[in-house]
Amino acid sequence: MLVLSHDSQVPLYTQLYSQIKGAILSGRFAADSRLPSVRDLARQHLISRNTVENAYLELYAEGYIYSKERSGYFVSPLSPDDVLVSPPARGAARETVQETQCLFDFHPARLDAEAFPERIWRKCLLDALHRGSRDLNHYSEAQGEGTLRGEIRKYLEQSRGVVCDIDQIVVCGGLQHGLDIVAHLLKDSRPVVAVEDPGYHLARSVFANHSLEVLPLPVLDEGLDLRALQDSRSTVAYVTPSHQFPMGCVMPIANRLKLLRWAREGGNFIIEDDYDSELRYHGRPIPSLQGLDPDGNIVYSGTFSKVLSPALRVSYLVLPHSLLPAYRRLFSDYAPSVSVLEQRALAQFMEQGHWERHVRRVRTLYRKKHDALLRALARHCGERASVIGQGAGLHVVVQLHDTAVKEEELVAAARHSGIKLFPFSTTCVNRKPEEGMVILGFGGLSIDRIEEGVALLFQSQQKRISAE
Amino acid sequence: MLVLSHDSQVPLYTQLYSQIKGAILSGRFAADSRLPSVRDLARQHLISRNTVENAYLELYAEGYIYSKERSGYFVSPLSPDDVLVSPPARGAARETVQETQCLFDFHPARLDAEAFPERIWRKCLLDALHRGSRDLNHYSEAQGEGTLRGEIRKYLEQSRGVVCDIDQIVVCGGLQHGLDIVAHLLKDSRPVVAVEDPGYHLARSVFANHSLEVLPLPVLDEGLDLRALQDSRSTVAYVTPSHQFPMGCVMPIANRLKLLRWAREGGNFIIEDDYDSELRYHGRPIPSLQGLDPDGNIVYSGTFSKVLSPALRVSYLVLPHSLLPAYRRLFSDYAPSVSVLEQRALAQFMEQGHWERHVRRVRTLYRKKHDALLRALARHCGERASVIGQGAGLHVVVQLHDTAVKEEELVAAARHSGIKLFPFSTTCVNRKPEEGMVILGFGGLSIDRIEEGVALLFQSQQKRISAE
DNA sequence: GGGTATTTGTCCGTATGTATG
DNA sequence: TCATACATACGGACAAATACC
Repeated sequence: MLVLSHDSQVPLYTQLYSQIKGAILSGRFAADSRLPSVRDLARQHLISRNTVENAYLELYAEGYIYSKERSGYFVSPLSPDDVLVSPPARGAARETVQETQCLFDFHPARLDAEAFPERIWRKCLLDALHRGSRDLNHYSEAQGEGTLRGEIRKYLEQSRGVVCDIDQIVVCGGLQHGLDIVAHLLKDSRPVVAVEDPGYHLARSVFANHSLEVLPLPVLDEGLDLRALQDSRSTVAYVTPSHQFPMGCVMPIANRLKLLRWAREGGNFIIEDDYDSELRYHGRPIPSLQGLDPDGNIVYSGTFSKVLSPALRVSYLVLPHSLLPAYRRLFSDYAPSVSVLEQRALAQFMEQGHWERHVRRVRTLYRKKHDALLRALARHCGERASVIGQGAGLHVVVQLHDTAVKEEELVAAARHSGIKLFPFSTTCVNRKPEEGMVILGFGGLSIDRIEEGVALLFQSQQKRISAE
Repeated sequence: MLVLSHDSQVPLYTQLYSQIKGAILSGRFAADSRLPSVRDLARQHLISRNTVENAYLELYAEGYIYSKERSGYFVSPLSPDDVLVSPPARGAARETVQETQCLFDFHPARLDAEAFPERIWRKCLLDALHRGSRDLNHYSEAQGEGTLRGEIRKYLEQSRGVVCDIDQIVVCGGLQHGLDIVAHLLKDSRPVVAVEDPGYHLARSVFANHSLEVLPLPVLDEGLDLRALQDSRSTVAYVTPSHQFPMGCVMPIANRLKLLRWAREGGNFIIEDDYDSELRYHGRPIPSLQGLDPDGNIVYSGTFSKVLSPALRVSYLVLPHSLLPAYRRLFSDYAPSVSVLEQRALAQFMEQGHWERHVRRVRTLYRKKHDALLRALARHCGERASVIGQGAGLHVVVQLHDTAVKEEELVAAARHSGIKLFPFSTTCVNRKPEEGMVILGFGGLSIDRIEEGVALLFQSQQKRISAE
């Protein structure tokens, strides 16, 4: 019945335990039936009684058996229907993922591999670890470390014209996490969320995941179509006014004021996603919408992902005062979701001026790439396409004049030559995807690779076209 | 009676030895009276039997005690004249640190300030930073770094009996974030979520925040009342089977199987919150519910917050296969919310065996505190209260026999003496809060502080009572 | 039916190996 | 290397329950 191996690594009493457990679960030991007495089992297997007893005690602790003093151990009644048939032993993990290697990745969210300020970050991390390791034992401030929020507030005020105090700032683990929170705050009013079309697909997902009604509205040359917004039933507008994704336009001040008025008069909310405002390559950065109406119903969202590293998972919200009560009610006893260590490192990084310096450095770096991309585009398809949305961010949109090109084929062909394209249609909902729209992200490629990649892309496309 | 200091330089067995010797010499232990058995003393102080035995052997060697084989140790009869009157000099004087702000925080979520393995963690962090800084530029795997998930899988399989592959594991930023995800996955079915009452209030908040219908069900001696569950309309059950919060009971196997059956037959879901399974102070850790039915509808949730540091914000879910499609649909293009750097550091921490070692170390540490708390309780209110849910975790529940005590007053009075109590009623919903229930968390206090705090707490309470 | 021998859970002390620092 | 502590194994002593005469 029971088989014990004395040579096994697993202790005798554990072997006994698991075999008896198995017998009980599989029903071979009926409910309330007596188990062999401690002595019997010990004799039978030529082991100590205490060894058996240890096994029994373990089973007892987990409720498999019960004991009647001086009478015996008995199987706990497990209703037979409860008992599972097969206690399966699944094998080890499936080995996964062989990514086809792609040489030119034009995904708009790729960043420069060298740009991360490794040395300085290490120093900040170590300082944070050293200074604060005594403090790592309690759960910290729910909205994020005070020092970090202070630094964020200073930065936002100076560089983005955002007006707020630190109580309005919530540190969170990425844009999507921030939008999750916002969706929660707003959902009670059963909002209708107007989103840009084309627009940031991941933001749409968040709202949709929260079962909010999402209403895609067209994007004009000047950003979200405000006429359409006013005519709609929307109560919330998610916008990227400083640098529309993906089209790259800036919402002019007239539209901004109109948008603010829409919010104010209708009691509506604006979610301002300022995802890459640091990256403007000429002129001053566009001041934020929030700064125009600091007391309005505006949720401002920013991130460290683009400039510092997406691997850090730190972003932040600035909530309007009107949402603070709801925030406190819902989230006051949520723990923060960003590592305190990294929050402190980041606070120090900013406090010591590394952030400002790094922003400048990165801006120069990407401007060069941006320029290289434009040069390459001019050279390799200057006639056949026009560029939309240059001058900021980490990508541009290329509008091919030959509108007969199917996106799927384009992407597939590019893939074939080792080029990864992010399909424009991903950003669209209702708007029927214009044929010949191509998003080219340049953050992750070196200047040389940008040149090569563009050449390859339009060379192959040329071939494809001329083959027809 | 006997007091052991675990922080002391002097070995445990030596402390035992000298205290027993003192008791014998001073006549507090009568001649020929039996000493506590090796097992009893070991259990009582939660130390190994061998440690006690070493002390006894020393006493035996010096003739203070004799042993009757298989019967016990007994005090040697010493002629009274031989006994010295003055006990020997006490060791180094206790430093009487007069802390101005003497706050005793008995919150159950506090952890030891010194427990964080700073040096090793720094090394892992730096390695991760160094090796991976080239990789920090793109957004990483949505469910978490593969290496980390691999290590988690291995650990769960070995230590918790959880059966899964790494595709089922989702790394997230804390229990609440994990439950957020689960709530999303389940919400389409408009679930009714049964929760334990009393139970973990923060979990309830998450479900409520997602507008799920929350149904508090009573907790019996063996955990969630399954009869009530079956009679309810619930379609999801959130449970803490390995160590119910806050009552500390373990769900016996019969109930586990019944619960599994409830899920299987009704197509219902179980959320198994295994928040502190690492911290069991005697016997083996209770195997997980998930391992009993790996193909069932069980979401398993675990965390690194308790054992490593809550400041890290890393936890994980194991999703059942049935939820994977929904997860992919909703979250496949969410970025992960935990810093890639820390994920990698953690993966290395586990890979190199630091995690296992650290778990052991921490378990010992908290066991000592747990033991100290029980001793202090026995000394200061042994008659007036009984302890519930000891033997695991970071808190116990004290049931005061004087049930006329109002919780508010108790908490206020404690607060007045510099003691922070976490109100039991916080964990309750419908269940009318039993008067006289007190949750005492011992994680964040040193052994000395535990002793002082308990003394202070019950001293002040005594005064309060006698004043009436 | 009442005494008795046996069985049984439960307690006891003990020996050895091993992990840790 | 060595001290310390724990895990895993061991067999004996005892009293209550049980079976048997």
